[in-house]
Amino acid sequence: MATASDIQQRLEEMRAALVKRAVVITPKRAKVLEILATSDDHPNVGDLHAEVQRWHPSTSLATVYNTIELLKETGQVLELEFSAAANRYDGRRPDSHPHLVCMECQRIDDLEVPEPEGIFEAIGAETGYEVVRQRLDYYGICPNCQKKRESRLSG
Amino acid sequence: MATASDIQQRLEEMRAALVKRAVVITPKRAKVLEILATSDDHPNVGDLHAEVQRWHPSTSLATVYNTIELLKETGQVLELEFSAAANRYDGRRPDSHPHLVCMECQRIDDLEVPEPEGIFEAIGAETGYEVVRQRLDYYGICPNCQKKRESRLSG
DNA sequence: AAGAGGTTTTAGAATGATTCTAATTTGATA
DNA sequence: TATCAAATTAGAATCATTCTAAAACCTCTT
Repeated sequence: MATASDIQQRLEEMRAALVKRAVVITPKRAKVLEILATSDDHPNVGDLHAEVQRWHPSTSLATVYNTIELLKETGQVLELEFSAAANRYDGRRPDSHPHLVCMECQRIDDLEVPEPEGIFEAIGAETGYEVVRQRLDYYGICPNCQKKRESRLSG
Repeated sequence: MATASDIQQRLEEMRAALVKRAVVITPKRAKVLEILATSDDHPNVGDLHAEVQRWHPSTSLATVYNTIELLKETGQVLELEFSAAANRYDGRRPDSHPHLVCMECQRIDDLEVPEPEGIFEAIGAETGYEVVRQRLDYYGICPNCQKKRESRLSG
């Protein structure tokens, strides 16, 4: 579990990356960073926008997209792409790591699975590709949705 | 490498699945199946449409989407989702398996990596999820694009 | 206090893959 | 040949994302 100081540190990294990138950390951008650093539910752009608007009601979608773009460019957020739904974002762990995706409620959880050592190099040696990142997702039904199913069947 | 009889067999499986699903295998649908069974480059819908049109010029995009939907429902094609580009399809190996994706030219290659035995169950036991499939992609630069880069640098 | 010049933000338009819709065509069967 | 369901079509609708051009906002400088 992420402690308050973990989050603080993450937030600092993000801010530092944007400062280095020579862009202004405006209040709206700061709020996007804060939400990303604190959320563990992998929000999409709509979620972020709604939350930022609670503090800065005039915020447009474009600003959220723009901030995410900056974070992507600086490697400070992990984008989980979906074609049938909005992309989701992980600001707490911007390195590529496995996820569990619930096919019913779209919940996404981080998954702790150690990466085989030197796998990128091994694949590179075998295939000639220069591998730079991976994506690993397991799709299934989360515990909550399993319960709902059961009660639907028995009820 | 897939032999002629591998392909023939794959095609038979697809046709059988559609027959079981009680839909008519029209010439246009048959052509979509054939292309999917023979291509190893993971075509997108536009590619499939263009190729089918070479044989049946009146074919609409809707028919290609419709045929793919049927194949998806019967587990006869693997859909590789992308949010920034069209989805890609693997009809030769409809089970979920790892891919190499070139970030420059969008080439996609199959990758032979043995699945750790019982991984779905292990993850299920640890997380409570009921895991039904996975997606594993390695992103990088393919050998061709690496060469192009080098010649651009030296040229 | 005012103006200049750059960055940020905005609303709305444009894009592009995919899905939907309603009308037409096709093909098998009686 | 008439009937009827399934397949197909063109084009509209959808929806996340990107683009655009104008407006707002800062920070300096004078």
